[in-house]
Amino acid sequence: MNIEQVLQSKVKYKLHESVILNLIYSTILIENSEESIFRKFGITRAQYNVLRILNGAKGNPMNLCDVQGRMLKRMSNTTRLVDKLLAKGFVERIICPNNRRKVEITVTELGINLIEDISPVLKLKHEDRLKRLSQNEQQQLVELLEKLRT
Amino acid sequence: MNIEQVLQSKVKYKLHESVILNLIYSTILIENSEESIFRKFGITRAQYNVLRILNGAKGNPMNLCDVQGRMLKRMSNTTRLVDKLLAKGFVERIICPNNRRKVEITVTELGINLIEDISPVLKLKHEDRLKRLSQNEQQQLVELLEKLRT
DNA sequence: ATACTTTTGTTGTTATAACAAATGTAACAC
DNA sequence: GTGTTACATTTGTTATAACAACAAAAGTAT
Repeated sequence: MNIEQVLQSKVKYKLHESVILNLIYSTILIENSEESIFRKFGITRAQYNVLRILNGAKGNPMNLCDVQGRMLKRMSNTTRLVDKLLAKGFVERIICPNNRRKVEITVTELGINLIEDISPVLKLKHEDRLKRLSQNEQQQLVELLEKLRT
Repeated sequence: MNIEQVLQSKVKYKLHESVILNLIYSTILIENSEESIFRKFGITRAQYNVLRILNGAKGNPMNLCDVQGRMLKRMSNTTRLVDKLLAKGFVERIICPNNRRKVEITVTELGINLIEDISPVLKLKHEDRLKRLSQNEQQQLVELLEKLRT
């Protein structure tokens, strides 16, 4: 389905418009399909991303601004995101001893387990969608997107 | 910048992961740059999209589910989105005379003006980003995204 | 020491989104 | 006609996001 069909548009979009709409719409599709997985595991996309970042630190504590710097979508209130994860027992948070402005956030055993449960499910879902493109096409797509951002 | 650099990841992502992350991140960049425009004009992305759809109907009234069907991102409460537009005078809403379950929503003169003010600004912003890709590359990108959705 | 600036994170407020249930209406079966 | 079902939209509630103001600690200069 081209984007005009998706949006039931009677007029054909100009190329630049089409690129933007295709990009946004495709992302929404992917995010929607991820959403159902996150929900099944009782967290939100934003929470998952924080958890994934902390997990990437291999159990080493991170402070808030480190986490923020690695988030796909920068959030204005990461504090409360961490609050939620804390309440569910997925992370720990202590005040950094040598710099008391900072906090040290660490993923817990429970959090690691969650990530390890979700990741393969997400992976499957992604692979299922991406099997429509050859390896070569996937590589091309990545390169075009990188170029778009440059 | 490749996506590993963007997310300060020490490990290289697998191709399928990279595609997904590139897609989401590129879209976030575009949405962020649009956001500042929408804000300048005092509406949100969601409100703009509704308005754009109504404008596409060339002044003909649409009912709520028609509008929902054409939205990039389906929203659970389009009613309140229309409420906001109504309050700002950008649309009118009456109960459909021949089927009183439905409403007829129409863009006003004021709403049309707003769209006509915003569109060229958005277009410029998009073109500015897309000039990094040749026409051919843009076409390729669209085709890859379409294939991804099939 | 003291005052000024920057960094880091929290909190209050308001707006918006998501979800579920409710309302009002039409269409249909009998 | 009456009851049932499906449809279109609204409303209540709760959760989350955005924004701005704030506070504490650290760094820096005087």
